Amino acid sequence: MSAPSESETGNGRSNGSATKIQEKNRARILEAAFSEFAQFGYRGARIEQIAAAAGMSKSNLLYYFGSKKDIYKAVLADLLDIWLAPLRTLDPQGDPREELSAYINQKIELSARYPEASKLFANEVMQGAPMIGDVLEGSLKALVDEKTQVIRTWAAKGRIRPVDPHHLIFMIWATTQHYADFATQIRALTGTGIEEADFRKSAEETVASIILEGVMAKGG
Amino acid sequence: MSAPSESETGNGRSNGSATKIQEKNRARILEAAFSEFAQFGYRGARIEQIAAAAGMSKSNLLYYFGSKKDIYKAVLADLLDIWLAPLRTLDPQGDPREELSAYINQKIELSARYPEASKLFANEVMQGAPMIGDVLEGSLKALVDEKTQVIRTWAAKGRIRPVDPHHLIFMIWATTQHYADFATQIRALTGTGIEEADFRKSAEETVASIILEGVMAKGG
Amino acid sequence: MSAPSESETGNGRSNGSATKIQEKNRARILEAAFSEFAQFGYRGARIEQIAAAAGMSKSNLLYYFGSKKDIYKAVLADLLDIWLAPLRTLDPQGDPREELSAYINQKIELSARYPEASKLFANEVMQGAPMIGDVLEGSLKALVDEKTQVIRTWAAKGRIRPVDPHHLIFMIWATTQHYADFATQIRALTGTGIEEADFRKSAEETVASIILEGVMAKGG
Amino acid sequence: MSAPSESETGNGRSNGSATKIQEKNRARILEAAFSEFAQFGYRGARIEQIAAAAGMSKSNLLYYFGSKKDIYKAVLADLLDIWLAPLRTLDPQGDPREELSAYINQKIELSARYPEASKLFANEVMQGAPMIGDVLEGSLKALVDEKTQVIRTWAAKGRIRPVDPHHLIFMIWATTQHYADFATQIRALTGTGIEEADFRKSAEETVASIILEGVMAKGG
DNA sequence: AATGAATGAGTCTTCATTCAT
DNA sequence: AATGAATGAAGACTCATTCAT
Repeated sequence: MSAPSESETGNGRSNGSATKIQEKNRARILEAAFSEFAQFGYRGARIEQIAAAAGMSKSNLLYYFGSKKDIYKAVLADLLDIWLAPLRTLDPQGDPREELSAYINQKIELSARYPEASKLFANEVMQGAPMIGDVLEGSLKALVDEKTQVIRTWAAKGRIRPVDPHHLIFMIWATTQHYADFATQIRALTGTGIEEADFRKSAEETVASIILEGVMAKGG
Repeated sequence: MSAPSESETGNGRSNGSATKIQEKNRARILEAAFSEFAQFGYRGARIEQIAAAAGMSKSNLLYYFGSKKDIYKAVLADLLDIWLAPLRTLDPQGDPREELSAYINQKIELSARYPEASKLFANEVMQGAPMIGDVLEGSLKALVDEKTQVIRTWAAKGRIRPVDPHHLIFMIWATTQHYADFATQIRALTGTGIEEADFRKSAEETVASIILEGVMAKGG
Repeated sequence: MSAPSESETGNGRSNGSATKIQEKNRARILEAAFSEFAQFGYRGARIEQIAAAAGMSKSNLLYYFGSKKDIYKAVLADLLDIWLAPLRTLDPQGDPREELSAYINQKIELSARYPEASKLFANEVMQGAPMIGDVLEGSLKALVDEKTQVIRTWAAKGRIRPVDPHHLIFMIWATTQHYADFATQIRALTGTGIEEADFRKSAEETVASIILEGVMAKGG
Repeated sequence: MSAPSESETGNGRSNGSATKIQEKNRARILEAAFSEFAQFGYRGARIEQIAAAAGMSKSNLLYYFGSKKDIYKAVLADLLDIWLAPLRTLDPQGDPREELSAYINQKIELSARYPEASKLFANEVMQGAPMIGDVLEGSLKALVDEKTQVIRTWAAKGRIRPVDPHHLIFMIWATTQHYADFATQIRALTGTGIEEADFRKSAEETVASIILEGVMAKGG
């Protein structure tokens, strides 16, 4: 995970001017925490393992983030930045086929590059989104409201079939994230995974093709 | 969850002739365990909470299932029975449009009726399927291999477009299960959920329509 | 400390009908906790030491009282029962000299019998009464308001000199509790302590004599 | 607390010629430590909080005082200087009534000005005087022995009633220190405290009046 | 069949102290 | 003279599991 997060440190000395070593350590912690929380969820995650993965002592980790919850919050903040970016790029002025196709591909790339982020997000939501519930109901809803309107407009202009935009978005989310969240199952069934270029390419093609064909106006 | 499971109890008292009260308690435990494991995953689940939800003491629960892992195994066994059933019904002789449509609907119904089962499955797989990895690689793979062949045959006959059958199956799984696994997010964005009939109907229609349109041969 | 306390157990099974073993263990814990909290205050007290003094494992102690704070609360509840009893007996109808004399003696006896209770109370109040602040402002204030009125009535009738009743009460409290709270200093200076009968007798006589002479009307 | 203390620093840098800034910092630390130790006792006190109250980093505080115990020792040394001064002024040649009255007033003033000192002393003694036990048994005992003799002489001359001098001293200590140590309780019961002039005046008058009346020979 | 009692291995967190700069 | 970084020991609390009844 690379996106820096500027949340509080837990020790009272965060005065905005973080040292290089601080930045480095915080980044290493967040990266390690991502994997751990993604795999085991909040309760199941172990601070000690995060510290080990970050190459430091548990005490030192807690010197940077005062508590398990603090780490989790910081990780989620980073996550949302990454996770919601692609949807923002959906352009009302663009060609529906190209826009949707690009969006699908971006999401699959994201799943390939940040599989832990995907799992972490899934985990948090599956537990009822105790930490990011307000984000879902707030800024995410606003964003989705906006984009469903874009889709409705496309349909009104006859550029796509009139499908329920929410379900379309859910379908894209579900399908693309599936490659990260269910990677174990996919590997068991196909012997490969989204992190391998060939498979990613076939996934992108198939998914885009089905959804686009399914959504395009027959006459289009 | 009601399907009884005949896995081992852990204590030596299961002599085959289970009392009615025994059966009832085992069922209540499994039902409670389903929710708990589904929401929190294996590590995060708490025996005490399962016992409380099942209306009995922690000690008594452990009288029925000797350990946390035993409960988890029993729950997973039940889960797989339920979870894999619909795919088995996919009939090579049937009409692709009807078969796929029926399969999608069954999966959505399943998500609506057993949302915890869906989450539990997701959780287990996301953690690397430590418990059911062999099932995935064994009987599930066999089943999927068989059904991908069915789809390929349909394509070979020109009854559907030649899409990669694995990706098609993943898309159906992902999309339908999404309504259970991400219910919190869906409710935050739409104000409703798959357990409500209207929403379920619109989900089924939209999903089936997009996938079927996306998969059907243009000339078909 | 012997007074039983009926506060909650911390484990959720407290159904009112406590077993003998439960009662016994709870009593032993409270007794041990009294000493520990009295000597070291809340922060300084160590659960492990309480458990050791009570002759059980830390885990078992926490089976009875869910947290350090719970123990502390239970101990304080017991304490207040014991501590405030004597003042209640101050009888408006009685002879001031006898009433005050009896009250002083009771308080000195209390300090002799429950020196830890005295220290514990002192400790809590010295820290700002974070736990019993409301009791002080509530029931204790009500009780003291009542008794200051008694003293004022005595003065109005000319049975004692018109002294400020609050200060009189504080003087009695301070002086009598001093024998428990400052026992170490007293022993360093006199070689003995309030728990020894001779010393206790001389303390009672001297204190009572000075206060009574100091308070009685000259003509009386 | 302002009295400077010349106890050892713990680090080897104290070469006798302390900078102004050094002196100032040491004073600020001691002042902050006084409050902290007074409120929470030795174990309960937190170095970090002392540092914060003194407006410096924890590390810097430990640069001045090598360890928690060192700070505590320095604070106690200061304390004893302040705390035992008034008793030394008790003049055998003076008039008992005036001498005792002056002593009582001095002690009450002390409680008003240095409430933390009073609490700190109480705390240390209540824990068994682990740090100042030798002082109590040494110089304090010598001082008290001397002053009890003064009181006995007064009694022998018929200038006061023959009361046990130890108990008289304890009574004065207890009563006057009570206004500092139990300030929270006093405020809960009266709405005011010894730091307010009116209340202090009434305390001084009442306490002095009761003790003097109680101690003076009837004929005197 | 059921439960209260007890435990030990974790798990998070605090805190005095040391180190390097 | 001062501070940020780091640590290890200790402390509170959790939790699956065992024991006795």
